[in-house]
Amino acid sequence: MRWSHYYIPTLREAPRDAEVPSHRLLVKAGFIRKVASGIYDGLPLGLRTIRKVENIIREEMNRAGAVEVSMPLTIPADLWKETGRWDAYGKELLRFKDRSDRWFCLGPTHEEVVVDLVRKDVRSYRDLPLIIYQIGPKFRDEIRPRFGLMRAREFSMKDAYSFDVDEKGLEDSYRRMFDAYVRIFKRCGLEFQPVEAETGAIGGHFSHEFMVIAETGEDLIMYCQKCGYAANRERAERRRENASVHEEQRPLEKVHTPGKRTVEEVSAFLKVDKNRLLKTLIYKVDSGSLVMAVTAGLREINENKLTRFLGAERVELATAEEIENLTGAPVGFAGPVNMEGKVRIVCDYSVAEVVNGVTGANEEDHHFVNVNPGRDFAVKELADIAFAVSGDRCPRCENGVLMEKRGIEVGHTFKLGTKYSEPMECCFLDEEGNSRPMIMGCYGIGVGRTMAAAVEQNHDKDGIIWPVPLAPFEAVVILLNPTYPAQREVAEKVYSSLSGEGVDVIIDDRNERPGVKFKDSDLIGFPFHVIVGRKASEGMVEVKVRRTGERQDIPFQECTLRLKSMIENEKTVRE
RNA sequence: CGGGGCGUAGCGCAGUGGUAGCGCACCCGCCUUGGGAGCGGGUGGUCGGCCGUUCGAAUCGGCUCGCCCCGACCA
Repeated sequence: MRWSHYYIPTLREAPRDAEVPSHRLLVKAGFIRKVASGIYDGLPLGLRTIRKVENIIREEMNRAGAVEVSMPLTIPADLWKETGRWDAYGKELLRFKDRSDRWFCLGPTHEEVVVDLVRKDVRSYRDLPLIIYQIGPKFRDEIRPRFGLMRAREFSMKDAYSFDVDEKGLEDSYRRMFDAYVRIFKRCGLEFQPVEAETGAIGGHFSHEFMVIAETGEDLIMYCQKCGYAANRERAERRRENASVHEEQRPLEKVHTPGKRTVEEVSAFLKVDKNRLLKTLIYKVDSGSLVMAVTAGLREINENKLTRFLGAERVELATAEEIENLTGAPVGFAGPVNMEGKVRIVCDYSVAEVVNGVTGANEEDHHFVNVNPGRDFAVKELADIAFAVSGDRCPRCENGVLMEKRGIEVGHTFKLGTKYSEPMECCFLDEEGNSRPMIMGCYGIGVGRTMAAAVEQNHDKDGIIWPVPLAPFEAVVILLNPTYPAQREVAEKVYSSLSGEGVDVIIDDRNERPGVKFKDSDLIGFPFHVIVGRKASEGMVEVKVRRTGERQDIPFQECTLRLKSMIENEKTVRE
């Protein structure tokens, strides 16, 4: 490719609305342009990188035995009504009518469509297992699109769906997809980590997220260095601490705490450590009965964990009125003492560590001090219902300690079971001739988000540093001064030799000053730069490695061989 | 949806009531060619939109649209 004939509109200054590095750099370097909030044009460089991500995904999906199809972005409402998601999905689903007044939506995900496809044509256990995938646009009318491609409304996604005869088959398909994901992100040259995750609204009972590790990630990952356990903070479990506080229990006492409601206020007022407080939250379970959830002052209740522990569908904080009815005191003065028999009380592990603690007295402007769990209230249900934090004990190994880091979710794998196949009657006949719903899994990868994540993870003050497998061009030949025949000749030779050997190369043949060319190539982040300058007359060119800044003068004839081996080396997947 | 901020030339910005400006980019010429050069000359804006106040509005008031950030929310 010749730069002078190409379309790479780089900007000297990035638009003010771009804040995170990936957004700023992708716009500045001429990869994307915004059309509307969360909706982008892909410019030639951006498209090339997107295609590289897609091709890696495609190759690995095919290798794993998945088959590619294409499904429509526009989906008739009828299909979504079959699973109930037409009403359940919320405003993220963009709904509209066609000219004859029929309802449609833009697909945010394609379970309904793929199930409809499969149920029409697949009848026998002999046709299973089957894994179908596509790579294409999705639309989600996000509440708040942000960070450029990281959370866009229209975006490209690879979504795969597996169909099996039983759980065991699903295990196998899931494993195949999981392994394919590991290969995909390795091949992309990204530092990533699969973590255990919540299943969320798509349903199912088991899930992994693939996180690209980056400071700017929206997700928090808890992990154990010792055994490798890793989970989204939403999901991360922890092990109960060994009791360590040895302090004599003092007699229970009620004290006046006028207007002191929060952990902050009470601990400051009574001059006690925040973790001595027993924070008490009242939840409504499945819109019915109330539950009291107690945790140490500095802990936060994890509603996912609470929900799972209770075996409930959902929990929500009780209203002020409900709290007052239950405890007889306004919000801020609830506590587990004297509540036995009146409400179900669930204590977090951290409660067991508290000695001579403080709780609300279920009476306006009063707290109890010297509260001792077990003595002053029964601890019947002690569970892990709080968020794990750095320093907590690993749930999977004896002496491991949890640490945290940030990540960007680029892939997600789910086991769905029969959540969609049953209501949509996607069934097969088994060996005995019985009709059974297929067991499904679904597996997504955000293509644009993977590109953005790669930038988040690979940039410096000068611009992007593409991992070789994702670079729009693997190398750039920078012809410093096109008016010098010697330079031009060497540059052209190097360029055609590289393209002849299958290297993705672009030649910067613009009539620009050297400074502009250097800045642009650094900004765009081509992994290897071949600089053809003043030593061209002696047959020498300079090879620069973008990531390290390392430069070396070599005879131009050696250039192709040298670059090819460096590129191959970078593209090799290290197991 | 709650809170905050911003809409003036392609990008970044200045301009608090009196005829719309700067830097970069862009076009022409000269000059220059190893890190976004220099000089000279140019093109380009219904100041997001509508309504109002005023002799006069980018500027004041109301409404509206768009965009960004924080939160809530989210396969």
